[in-house]
Amino acid sequence: MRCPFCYFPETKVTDSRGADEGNTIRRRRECQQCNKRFTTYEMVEELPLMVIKKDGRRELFDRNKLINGLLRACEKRSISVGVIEELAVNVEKEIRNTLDREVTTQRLGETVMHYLKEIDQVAYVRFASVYRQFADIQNFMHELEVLMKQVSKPDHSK
Amino acid sequence: MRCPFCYFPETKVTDSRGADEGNTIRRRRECQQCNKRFTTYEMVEELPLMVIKKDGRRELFDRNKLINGLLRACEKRSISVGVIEELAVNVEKEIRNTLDREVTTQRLGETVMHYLKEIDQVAYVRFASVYRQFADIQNFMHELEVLMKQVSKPDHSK
DNA sequence: TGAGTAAACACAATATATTGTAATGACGTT
DNA sequence: AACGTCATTACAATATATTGTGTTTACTCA
Repeated sequence: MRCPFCYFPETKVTDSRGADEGNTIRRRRECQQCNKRFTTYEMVEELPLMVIKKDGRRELFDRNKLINGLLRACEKRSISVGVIEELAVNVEKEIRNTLDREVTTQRLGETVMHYLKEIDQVAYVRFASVYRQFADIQNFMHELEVLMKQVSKPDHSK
Repeated sequence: MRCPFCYFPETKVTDSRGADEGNTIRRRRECQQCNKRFTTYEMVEELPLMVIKKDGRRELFDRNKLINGLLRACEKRSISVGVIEELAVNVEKEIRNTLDREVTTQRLGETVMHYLKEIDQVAYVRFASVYRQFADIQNFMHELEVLMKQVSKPDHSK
């Protein structure tokens, strides 16, 4: 590993610890030439994930964007940011586990809804109304009725 | 290092090579439980880089945002995602190499344009029209004329 | 301001990664 | 179709990283 200060190619590890619940390794290294120290992280390679929009345009999947969309859907719903972040992480994991490198906004939205339904029904309908773009009021009412039948389900917000 | 597939905490290195001119180390690892293999990269910790917008607001530099902007500029131009990512990586490297922890959107945009000009002229003009926000048609035409003089240059799109 | 968390530092015993060499497969280019 | 490049795989000898324990400092939050 090359020294980021003097660009000498050899550096030695002085310390090495798991981080981020074991998902990464943090190392301290020392340059053999200038003796300066620096920190490195080893982490799993992330393949770029493209999102295909309805009009065919592609863009890079962006976790923050997803979280922001969820925050909007969950506004005033007393769902903690932590729960929302966890939801986003779960969705991203599920999508990435398919090994496809592309996903349509539709499938992305449906995956989100699948999880969101279990957490907060109002947020679910808000999100659905944006992602599904209900063709008409009938569809929307139908969705609402399906929801009403689940009133007994517990609230998972932390 | 935890397995990204089964989340078992112990994995072993099966191979380890320098990459990116020695700036990173690429390792192949194998899970002790499910025996699946995956790739990891060890790289120097990145200091947060602030982008200063025209109105003075600061925000964290976001690589995905840059790539998405480039994807938009390169729409329908038959430039592969790989080339765009490489461009973004080069821009980020150049900016980070200055050792400043802040960069104006202007300088960021100009760095992008510098590279983009070499790759695709149409994309360059699209990007320029957004980033430079040409004050008037005269400026835009001037930029176009400069471009026209380079018609002889080869097309670098892969 | 005091508690809690995380990064940095040191040291020593043990386990594991690194490196060269070489062959194969995938991909993009000519 | 042939070529170059690069990721992947394998194997073996050697060098180096890892892990526990413990201390110090810095920063955030109550």
